[in-house]
Amino acid sequence: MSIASDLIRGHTDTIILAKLMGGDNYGYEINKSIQQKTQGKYELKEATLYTAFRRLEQAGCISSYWGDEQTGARRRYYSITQLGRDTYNSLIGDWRTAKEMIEKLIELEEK
Amino acid sequence: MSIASDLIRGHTDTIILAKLMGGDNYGYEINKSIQQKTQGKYELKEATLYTAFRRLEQAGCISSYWGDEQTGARRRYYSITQLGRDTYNSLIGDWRTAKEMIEKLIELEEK
DNA sequence: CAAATATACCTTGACAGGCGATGTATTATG
DNA sequence: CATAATACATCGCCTGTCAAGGTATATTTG
Repeated sequence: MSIASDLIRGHTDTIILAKLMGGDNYGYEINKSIQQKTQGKYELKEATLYTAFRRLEQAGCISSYWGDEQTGARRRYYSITQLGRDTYNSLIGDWRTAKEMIEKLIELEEK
Repeated sequence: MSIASDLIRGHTDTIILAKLMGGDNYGYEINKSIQQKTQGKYELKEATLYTAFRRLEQAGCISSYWGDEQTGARRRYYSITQLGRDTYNSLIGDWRTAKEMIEKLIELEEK
């Protein structure tokens, strides 16, 4: 893998919520769009993705329903809830804080 | 805890290596300086810190020696190796890549 | 038309890193 | 002299990631 997934760890939920802020969507599509956006440098592994869906649904951040496709494989669509939106905003704040902190901590300091 | 530790996960090694790039140092001091730099918003827990030292030493990124304090508690000093320096540079690169990717993935996109 | 590929979902079990809890020993301080 | 600070260390739990495996349908291709 090109980039250590530990660096992304903890952002999975935020990534999913961000995607759902733009409208209902289903797992396979979400994953594909992530790969596209990062030019294949990163992808959520399926197991990770579906684990995250369970986690987020249990937490009340998203809800799900089956699509009524007439053709092709069935799709489970996810919808972000109000709690999900609030959580997203909060996670974005966390990211900004963490980013600054990390930057401060890993850059070389001139004495 | 103020910030989810998963956001920091994967940066522990980089933070330690960064600190040691500035010269030999010992665990307690390193931890204190992290707390100071982040105004207490973040601290490496001791267990995390010492686990990381073991990991980094095993990987050949750092080496250690006991200080010869005449007074006070004994200190185990850590020194960064050439491999450690290379690793640090590589990790910094990873961070920049990851940062961009995360930014791209968690921001709201306007359609 | 059979085989391969793409779409789409899901679960299990192993693994690794973070960390709470707990322990040791020494020195400084009120 | 008790408490806090300095300084190190380990054990076992928890959580998130993911390789591996599975299901089912639709489309493409040789």
